[in-house]
Amino acid sequence: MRKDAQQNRDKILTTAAKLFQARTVAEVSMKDIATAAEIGPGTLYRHYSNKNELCSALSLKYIDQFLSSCQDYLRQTTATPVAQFNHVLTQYILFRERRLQLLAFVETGPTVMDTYYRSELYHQLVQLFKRVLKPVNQSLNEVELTFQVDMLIAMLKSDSYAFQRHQRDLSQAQLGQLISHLMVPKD
Amino acid sequence: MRKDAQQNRDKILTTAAKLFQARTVAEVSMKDIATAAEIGPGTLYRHYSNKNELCSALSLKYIDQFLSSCQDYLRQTTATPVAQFNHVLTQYILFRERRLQLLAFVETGPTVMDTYYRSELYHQLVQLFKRVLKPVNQSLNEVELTFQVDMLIAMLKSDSYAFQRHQRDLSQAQLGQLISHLMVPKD
DNA sequence: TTGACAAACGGAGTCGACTCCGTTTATAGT
DNA sequence: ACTATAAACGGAGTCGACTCCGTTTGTCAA
Repeated sequence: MRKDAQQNRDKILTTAAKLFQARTVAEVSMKDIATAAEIGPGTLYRHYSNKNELCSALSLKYIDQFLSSCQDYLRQTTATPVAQFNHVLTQYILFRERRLQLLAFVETGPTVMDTYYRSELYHQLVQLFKRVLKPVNQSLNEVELTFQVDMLIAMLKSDSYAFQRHQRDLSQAQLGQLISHLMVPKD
Repeated sequence: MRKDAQQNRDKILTTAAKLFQARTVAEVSMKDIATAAEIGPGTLYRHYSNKNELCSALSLKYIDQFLSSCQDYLRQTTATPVAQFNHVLTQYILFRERRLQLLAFVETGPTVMDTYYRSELYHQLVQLFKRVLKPVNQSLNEVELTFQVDMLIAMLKSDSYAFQRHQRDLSQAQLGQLISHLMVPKD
């Protein structure tokens, strides 16, 4: 890749992140991003073939940070398996709350399947949860373990999460407890 | 409501349903629907304030049919609670598969929360699952019961379902079994 | 250093969702 | 039947996502 192209690629992401702080993702147009990054719309679209892919790339950066912080935690903790699971779950909920807008936009895009769920980092997120869930419920086989993790993640996707928070009137903590309660076998 | 208005309202839905059989939901533009229904775009939008709401209304019609057929089943069945739960679950998966496109479109819209999840019929869907899950796991309290049903529904939403089918390579039946296995307590 | 060319750029243009507003029409009260 | 009027209608117009293609530029081999 040419040097100028790489610079533009980076600049687009940082510019978008900046704009998303001031206005909602939906409010910021691709033209706004192009203008702020001092490039033409064509250039923007060559790097990220649509708004979703751009947001997806940004999300993956944040997920990367989240994964790192969890891995640091797991490296140094001496807590019980259940406590470890609950910690990661709680942190994940907090992380999602922080990036609510962006994640919601990404998850409701038509190309999510390609740019997001197939990504290496998403796979690592699944691995992280499998790693902390496995010691908590050792009776699960591989397929069941994966399935429960997928279900946990599905339940915390923007729509479902919003539904629980605002229609079911659950707090972040209550939601975490219900998930934990379902997945941690009662001896 | 004026008689002509009611006629147009109905005609829009039937016309849209017809067009969605020939082409994908995304391919059919609102203008196409308006033209086919022999009305102006303005009229279309007065009845359904956006494409999502229109699709939502159509989905709810189908959900209504699904609910009726399940209620018929429950009225006449003598199967065990577990078998009843599995039956409804299987039928729901089949129903969703049949309306995949439409439901996917509805569920990825920005206004889903208002026009879909808050609707009476969606609430009835939750009630249906609660009704068949409750006898299967009587140790659940009301909140837990609702939560598990919400989770079941979340897992079968278009994105999560597609992920399970195409990334995890699960069949409809396998998916149903995994859900059943998680929700039906092993004596 | 230079020149060939693939890669990158920019912006005008397309297409579809959605809005606005002047015109038409069903209907209710006389 | 007639008219007043609120409701409904239609389509031109706006806005934003995304595409296309003629122009510019970085880079590498000579």
